[in-house]
Amino acid sequence: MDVIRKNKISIRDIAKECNVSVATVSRVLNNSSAVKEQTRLRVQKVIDKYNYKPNELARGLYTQRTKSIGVILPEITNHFFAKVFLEIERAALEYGQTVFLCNTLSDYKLEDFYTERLTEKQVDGLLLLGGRVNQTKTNIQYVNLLKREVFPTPVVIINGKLDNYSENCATVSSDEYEAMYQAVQYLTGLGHRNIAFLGGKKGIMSTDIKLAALKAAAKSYNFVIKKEWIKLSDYTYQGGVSAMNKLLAEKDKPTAIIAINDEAAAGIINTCISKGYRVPDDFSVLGFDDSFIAATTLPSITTLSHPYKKLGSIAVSFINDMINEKPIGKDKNISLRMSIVERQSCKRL
Amino acid sequence: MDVIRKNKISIRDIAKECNVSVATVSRVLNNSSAVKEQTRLRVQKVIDKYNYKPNELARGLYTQRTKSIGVILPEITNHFFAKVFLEIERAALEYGQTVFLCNTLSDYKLEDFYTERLTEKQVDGLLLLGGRVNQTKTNIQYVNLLKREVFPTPVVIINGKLDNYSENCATVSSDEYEAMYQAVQYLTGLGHRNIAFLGGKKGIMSTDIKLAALKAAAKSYNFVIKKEWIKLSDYTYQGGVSAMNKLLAEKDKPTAIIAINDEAAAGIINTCISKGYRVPDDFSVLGFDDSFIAATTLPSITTLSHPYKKLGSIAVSFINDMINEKPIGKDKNISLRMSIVERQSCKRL
DNA sequence: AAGAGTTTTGTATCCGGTTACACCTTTTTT
DNA sequence: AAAAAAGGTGTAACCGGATACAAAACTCTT
Repeated sequence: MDVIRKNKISIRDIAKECNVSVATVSRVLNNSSAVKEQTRLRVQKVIDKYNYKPNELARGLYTQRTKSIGVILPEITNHFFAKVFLEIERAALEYGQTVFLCNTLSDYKLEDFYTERLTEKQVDGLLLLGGRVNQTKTNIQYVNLLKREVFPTPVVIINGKLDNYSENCATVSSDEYEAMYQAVQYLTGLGHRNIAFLGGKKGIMSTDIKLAALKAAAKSYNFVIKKEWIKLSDYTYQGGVSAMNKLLAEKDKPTAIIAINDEAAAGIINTCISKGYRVPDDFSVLGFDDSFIAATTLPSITTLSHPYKKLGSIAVSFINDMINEKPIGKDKNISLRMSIVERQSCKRL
Repeated sequence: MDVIRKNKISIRDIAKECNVSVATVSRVLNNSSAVKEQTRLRVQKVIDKYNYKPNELARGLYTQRTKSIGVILPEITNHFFAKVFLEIERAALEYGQTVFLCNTLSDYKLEDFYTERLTEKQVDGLLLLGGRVNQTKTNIQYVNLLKREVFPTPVVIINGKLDNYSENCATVSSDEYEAMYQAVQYLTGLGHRNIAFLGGKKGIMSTDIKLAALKAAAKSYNFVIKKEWIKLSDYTYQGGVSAMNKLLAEKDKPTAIIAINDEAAAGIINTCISKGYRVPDDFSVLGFDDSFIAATTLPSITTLSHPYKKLGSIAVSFINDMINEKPIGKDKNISLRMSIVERQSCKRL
């Protein structure tokens, strides 16, 4: 079967109509070197007449720059990822880059697949968030593009880290460890010393970090986290519900609850209310992430917010430094402070 | 400044190492025509050895297919758009397509800008949702790519429509008019005849359609919608709050409330509860969209769900029909039925 | 073993841009 | 006014694939 060529108008057509060479048209398009004003105008006129836009494929083929970057994340329906993505796109726009979005649904095969796909599409860089890079102990296979010694595609990881080959990629993270300290400081400041931790999942980075930080903070503030007050489940609303139900089954009860994230916190709050407890009167509940849901529960959730804007803009600027082979140096692993957003779910004891 | 070429390994390198022509390597890559098994294996071996992946830019330049499609929408942080996007991507994957995501933040300039950008990037098709196409009366400028008589980029609009140039694009929509009929039938079935409508904004398609449908349905079911029970605001949680506050200021009160969407419904419910009313005992509240929030409020929201999966898969299949120049015929404007999801926010009178 | 038919492979061109380098003008310098 | 410098433009090669067409290498007849 013959390929049907949709010969759109090309630079050669423009050149012919202007009686100039393609080089001149190209110069006008890119403002790359001096063109006599008179010629410039003549060419521009024809460009406008046909509303001619250069083919970015052809351009990219020669320049080795596509001005496209790829973002790989688990699920864009998750509000956290959506917020980060929005900031990434906003930042990319400033660098003239457009972004591919790939959802892996936490399927490792899809992670690998998309990594390859985007590389074939010659993206200038790759941003990874969540997924395998959030697994504390997994040896990451899909980042074998980082192993390539020659001209690897620049990779930046947001809120995750790589144990192997990390020298080939930069990371930008929210400092969840420190954030947990803030959380504990805030709650102890309100008089709480009996604190539970609900939700999350062992082996996932943000859970492991938060738990470790919580234990360390407890030691600093001189109280203990009872084992039976730690109920892991997952990162969902339902996870919050089930963890809270387990907690309520204990005879000893805390006065404050730290949830792995806002979705779980919402589940926790609603479970309390359904069972006749009041929030924050009977339990103070603290969330993480500052998701959309945090502002829409009753009571609304006091939470630790990610520095979304910075997360996106720094990641994109890192990518561009790497693209332009500027050394990022030792600052290539940045940790950003999270900040508390006070709402209604926590109360002085 | 000299351009630095990152000469990655190319098809010519592979060909040389195998002592065959580039044509043969290309044939192996694409399984396009018979290659002697022995040769095939030899070539494949070298391909694997270098983990060689063909450059999609070069391929696309010749084939005039990028296997990329673009999605333009207002804001991915909006759960409705995120859900649709996820389905689009899933469907695109089956066609071997990867997708660019562009957020316009409802800025018309950005809509135009991205439309142009994506066209320059030679996307095989464009999917539009929300934004200007959701404005009932605006004359759409940015779809002037549809005006091109020769080889226009295929465009499919999801939940929107175009007044001009619509013959050049297909549409896939949720039938919100019929959905409102379902809503009214459901509420009247529960004995409600005093129904309010809160949220939304005049001039936006889904508001205008729903209002018109509500009035028509009221007529069919023989009741009237009081003017003072229609409080427009917007599509947000806060919009629900403010509309509900206005409604509560009226001395005459309805028994059921239809919200423009679930976010507004959440605001409405929380406002009721904050003011000492009970939902669904004092007010039944019905939402639209089946957003994430609908399952996480207390009470959870009974709502009309979009056919997300179909919305995405049909849109993508339309795009591909257009790409392959298959005539879509008169079915190119499809309207899909929404379905009610019963939760806890509505109750028999 | 020559000729016909089939299978496999190679050559050269194309896709649509960018740019090094050469060449031709024009302006400036002396 | 000639030489040097600067300015403007064109030619041709290149980026890395796909494929039409030609040619070579087989296989099968008779």
